[in-house]
Amino acid sequence: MGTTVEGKIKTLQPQQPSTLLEEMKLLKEMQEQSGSRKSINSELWHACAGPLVSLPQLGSLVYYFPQGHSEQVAVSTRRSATSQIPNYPNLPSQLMCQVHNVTLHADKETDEIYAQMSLQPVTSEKDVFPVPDFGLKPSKHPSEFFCKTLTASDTSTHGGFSVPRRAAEKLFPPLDYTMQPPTQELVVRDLHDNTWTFRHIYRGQPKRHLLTTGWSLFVGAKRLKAGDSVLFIRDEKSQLLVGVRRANRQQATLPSSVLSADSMHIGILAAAAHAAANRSSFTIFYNPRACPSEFVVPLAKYRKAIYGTRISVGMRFGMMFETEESGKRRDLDPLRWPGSKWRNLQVEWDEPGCVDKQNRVSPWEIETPESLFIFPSLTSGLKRPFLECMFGLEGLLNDPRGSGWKLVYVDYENDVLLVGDDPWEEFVGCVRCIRILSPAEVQQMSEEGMKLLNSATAHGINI
Amino acid sequence: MGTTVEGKIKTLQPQQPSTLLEEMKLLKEMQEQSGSRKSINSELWHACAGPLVSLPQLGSLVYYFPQGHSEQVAVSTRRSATSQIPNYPNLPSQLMCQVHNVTLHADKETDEIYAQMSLQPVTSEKDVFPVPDFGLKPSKHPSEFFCKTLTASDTSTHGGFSVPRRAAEKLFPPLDYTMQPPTQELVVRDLHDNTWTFRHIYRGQPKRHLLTTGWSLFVGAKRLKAGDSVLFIRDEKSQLLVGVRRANRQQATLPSSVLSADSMHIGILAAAAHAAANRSSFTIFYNPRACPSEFVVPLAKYRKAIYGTRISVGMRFGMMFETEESGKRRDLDPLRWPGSKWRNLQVEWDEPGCVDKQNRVSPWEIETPESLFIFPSLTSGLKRPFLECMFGLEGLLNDPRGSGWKLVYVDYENDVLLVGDDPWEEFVGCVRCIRILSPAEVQQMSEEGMKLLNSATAHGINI
DNA sequence: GTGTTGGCGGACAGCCGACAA
DNA sequence: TTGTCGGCTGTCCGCCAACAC
Repeated sequence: MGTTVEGKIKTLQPQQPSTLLEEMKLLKEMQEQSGSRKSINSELWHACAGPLVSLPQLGSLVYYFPQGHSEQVAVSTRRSATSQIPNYPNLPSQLMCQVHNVTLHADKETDEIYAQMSLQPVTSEKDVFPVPDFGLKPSKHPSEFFCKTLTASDTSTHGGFSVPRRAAEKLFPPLDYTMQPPTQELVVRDLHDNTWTFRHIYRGQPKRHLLTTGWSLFVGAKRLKAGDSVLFIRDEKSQLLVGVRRANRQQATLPSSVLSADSMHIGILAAAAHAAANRSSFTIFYNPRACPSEFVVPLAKYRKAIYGTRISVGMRFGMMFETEESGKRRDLDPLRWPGSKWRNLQVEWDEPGCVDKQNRVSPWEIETPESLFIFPSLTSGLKRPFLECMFGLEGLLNDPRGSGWKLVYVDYENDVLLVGDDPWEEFVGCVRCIRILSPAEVQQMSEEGMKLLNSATAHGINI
Repeated sequence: MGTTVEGKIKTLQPQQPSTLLEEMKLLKEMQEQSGSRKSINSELWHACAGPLVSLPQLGSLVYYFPQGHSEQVAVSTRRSATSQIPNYPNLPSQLMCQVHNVTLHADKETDEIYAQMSLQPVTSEKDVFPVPDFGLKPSKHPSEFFCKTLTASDTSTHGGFSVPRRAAEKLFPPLDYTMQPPTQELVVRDLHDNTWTFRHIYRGQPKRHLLTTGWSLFVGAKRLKAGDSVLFIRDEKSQLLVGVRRANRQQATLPSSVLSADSMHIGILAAAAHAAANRSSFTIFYNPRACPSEFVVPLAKYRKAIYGTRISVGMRFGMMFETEESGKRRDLDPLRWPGSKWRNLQVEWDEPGCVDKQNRVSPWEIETPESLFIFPSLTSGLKRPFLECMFGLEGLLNDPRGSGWKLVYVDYENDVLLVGDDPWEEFVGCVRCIRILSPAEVQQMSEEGMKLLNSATAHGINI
């Protein structure tokens, strides 16, 4: 207690007056600590975020979309922007920025992950101030990973947690099977660097891996319910870490009582407009799991979508998303944002179960076969490149059973995309699907895409 | 489930497409419900807020202080406004508004009370649109009321709640003392209209009133700790209601991950500036228990303070506050707000324990003897007028023991101000104190105040 | 008059293999 | 291979009066 900042503040109080400078130093220190005492483990953060989430590199260029930022606020406050929002004529629908700071966070109460970014508006790429990367690696997803959706038995007070066999064998330290029964103590850390101790035992008839003592404490503290997921990873130091993914139905944060939704929407626009006009940076929060769409888009990704893909009425495409996404109709306000590319594509979904999804998407959210074949780096966040899946997919597309396209799933355990029927029941809870064109169309568009690529490079567009 | 809005939305989903109009109607209905399903009981809300909190009347005129609003955000985000905030040259430090809407709320998780107000900027009093009051009474504090700070025993899992004798006799239905032991079932409702059932028993040696079965559920659900307070009231329909006041140490809401603090501060200023320029209304939240100072000040109160009180360097005054207030130094930014009356008085506290309190206050926050004698309506929110206390105080001020002034306490149980040493140990936890001038000064300033009042009315100021 | 403690009975948290999908 | 169940046991929740201040 004596060495904490709170302690210092407390002991300072009787010495009145302290200099303003001292007080400010302490306040700053306290503020930094209150956000997150220790820096968040990046691998665990990304494991919780899921393989489809990636963050822009420090120093890289992005487009910031105020509309998308506003959507994020609309989702968490459950209040869309009203007509009471002033116009900011000098704020474009997309603002080119350099990323000056990215910090990872997790909510103390819910473990919900989010990122804070500082964005510096720039007029052109020449405007970019070189930022040393301090040897920072691109955000990568952990290879030693498993994720399980909790059953009623896992969360009941009646017992412990049933560990899938392959998960226990891949991640946990090997048990001494000469013991009767084989038992060990697992010590794992969460996003807040809290330690949790679980008794890991291999018993029962038939034998299975279980977490018993300590498990119910964890379930209670994290308020886990059946349907939520837990995930374990081993990080670079091969330390065991544990994370949580809430079921989608659980709305993230309730409407805050701090600021009216209108003021929040206004705050977003005014902050961006002011930063753009003054060449100063502004700060945003990005909640990947609450946010309907990424609103800070890497420049490269944007250009590939806009210049590298020919989009025409009636064409079919694929899009990655998690199941049970709670997309709602949102205000696009074409008068406020003339010519905006944010959700400028009106789309129609094939599957009847998809009626609650967005019926408008942005060009960089969709996947056409040409973009997949030509630009495999789009999916570089995944352990095995998307391209590899596409090769496998080609054969399946000729499957005489199908109508010419197939569903593609994300296997969270191995962090790869899978084609066809879901091979493991256990992963149904966290599946994403993509619609693909017919084989003939694939062939045709691949050729067209290649032409577009040549055309783009000929025009000096640096993809 | 079938009659809830969620149910309607769910059953609507398969019927694709529904008209946009229908969807919007349902969304609006859902939004209204998500805020608060039933309207909050006003008496209970005010009981939780405490006797010093009052809200402006519907249709009345107020001054809105953007600085104060910003302070509220600074407290709940633990981030003060930085220099990255744009200037709004057309936004004055105080904005005259008509109150168009006041709704009471309580946080679903913490029961923290707050109010939402819609403010319509006006240029002068003649600009005011008459608002029917729908027979709304001014916010009054309940007369049948008691409040107890929870002990370690009250919150432990080892037992129940020990009810102070007078409280049980005044509020609870009378027990049948022929029973052995006398027992009854109490059914009470909280701010969210949830019902709680407590077994009320009179037993033990010596006999005392206890709440047993059902109590621990309540403590667990509300996450009460020793030091927090519970309060019971009987409303107009003599229904028993229960409320909660958290100990001050528990910070209200953690910094939200939705919006950066900077954007919030900007949002406040931009929303008010836009409303003022466009003659449109804007919406704010007011958290009386988190907020360091009221930032929506009734016009009458403001004028009494500014025109009715002569303030001079070195004068002494009183001020009401709750103990253990966690005031911190805040950014006043005289450059941004030239001539602002928000916290324009630099003050010094007598008691050494007060070092952490504000060292700047606004004129309408302080109580001088003249304001108390001349404008007793200032304290009309209290059951017995402040004036009555002042008469009692006069005698005590001559108490030869003292240094010429006395502490004045708020007795939460009887909702009155008390003078001198705290008469009941039990209320020490929720005491507020006032410093008063010496008897000679009281006499002198009272005469001066009378002159000021005459002068003010002579100048046509309508107090 | 009420906060805390020790005593005690019963509810349920939590460990186990059986069994079935 | 693993989700759920019935059986069993130990812990601690929660009701009680005694006692202290």
